[in-house]
Amino acid sequence: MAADTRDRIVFSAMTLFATKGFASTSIADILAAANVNSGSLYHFFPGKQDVLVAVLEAYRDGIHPQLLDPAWKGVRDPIERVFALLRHYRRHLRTTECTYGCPIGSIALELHEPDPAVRQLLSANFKGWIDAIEQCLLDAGDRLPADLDRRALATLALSTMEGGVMLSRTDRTLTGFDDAVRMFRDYVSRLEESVTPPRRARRARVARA
Amino acid sequence: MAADTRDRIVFSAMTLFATKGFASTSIADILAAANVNSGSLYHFFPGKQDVLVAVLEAYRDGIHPQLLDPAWKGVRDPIERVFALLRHYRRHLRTTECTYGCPIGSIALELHEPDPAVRQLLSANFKGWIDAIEQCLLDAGDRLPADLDRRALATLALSTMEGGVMLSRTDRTLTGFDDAVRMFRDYVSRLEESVTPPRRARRARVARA
DNA sequence: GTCTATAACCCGATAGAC
DNA sequence: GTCTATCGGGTTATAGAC
Repeated sequence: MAADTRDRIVFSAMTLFATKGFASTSIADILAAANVNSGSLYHFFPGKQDVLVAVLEAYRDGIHPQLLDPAWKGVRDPIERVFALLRHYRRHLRTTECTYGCPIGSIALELHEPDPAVRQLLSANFKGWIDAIEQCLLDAGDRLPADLDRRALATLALSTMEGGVMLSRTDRTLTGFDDAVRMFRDYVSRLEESVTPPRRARRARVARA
Repeated sequence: MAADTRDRIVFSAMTLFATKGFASTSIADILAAANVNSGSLYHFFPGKQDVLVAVLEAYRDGIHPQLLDPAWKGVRDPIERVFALLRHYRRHLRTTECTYGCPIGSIALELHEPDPAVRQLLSANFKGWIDAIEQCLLDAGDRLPADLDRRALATLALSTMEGGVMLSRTDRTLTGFDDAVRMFRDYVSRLEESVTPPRRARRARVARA
């Protein structure tokens, strides 16, 4: 089956790149994991680089179904969604004993001179993430200051996650991630409080509005 | 000269690892850059991995003379030092057209299963950075809330930088870095204001104290 | 300590039958 | 589209003279 084989290659490569990195994953690794022969892979892809392109396209196209929908399941409040997404990464770190973090970030820092297609796709992946969080912050409406740069705050959210993942992966402890996220949450709380000085049950009331 | 040769190897490797990454730098690259022969390198180092260890030790030992002292030249105010360090990374990005960021972060995310010595040194490098910023925040004394977790805030500073570098390197634009840092600065400003409501010339007076 | 030469291996990619 | 076999080149590391 043609489509199936291609998908198996992309999926196997996605997993391997996330686990071992791009350079450290050999074509032979991908072939073994996908149970495919060399000829088939090179039938679908001109080379290894193009497999990476397909993987990054899969991440980009899968951001809603694969990442956001699961992370936001049962979470409606837009600001809570921001932290639900961060919690999703935390869960990922925890279940892998702090070895896997964000695959896009890892590839972004691993490749120092990516070809244009790869770089653009990495960029598109980050953009999709920031767009989604920016939308949450826009949906938060007047719970946040009117003059707040919501895209910049979404960018800080991504930085918090990526930096936290970097630290936690290095230390094999959740401390770095948790510290960064806790401070980010404190910042967002202060932004909320700057609009509406804290009163009991305020959040619930606004959320219902 | 023995020491000289070893130093040349370490310095060349440091530059190459930062520029091309660890995996993409071959021993031959290091030999050419350091103007050294294979036999000399293997006289000093058992293997490539050990060169990386030496490079990471050099970064760790050089954090004050090589990184902080230059970044903090002429900056005394402890809180301004935090942002002076971030500005230092911005300058680095700008002068390399957003291609070089933090070498430690790049290596940390490139290596997925680093041997213990390497991982510990990466950890030590991050720790040195966070320690330095934490000390700034401690030196800020009562300009920041008494119950503020200053180490966690220093961790968020590192995350801001690393995440910002990741975005800027990917987009080849300073926007991501600037957005993240601007929001982080806003957070710190709000922390200061929460202690001392803003009055004109307040910062200058406190800085002089 | 430094030099040259090269071993031993693995990699990405290709060839060509089916 | 899939299979097997293999090429050509680059990699880390070693051997051994000086």
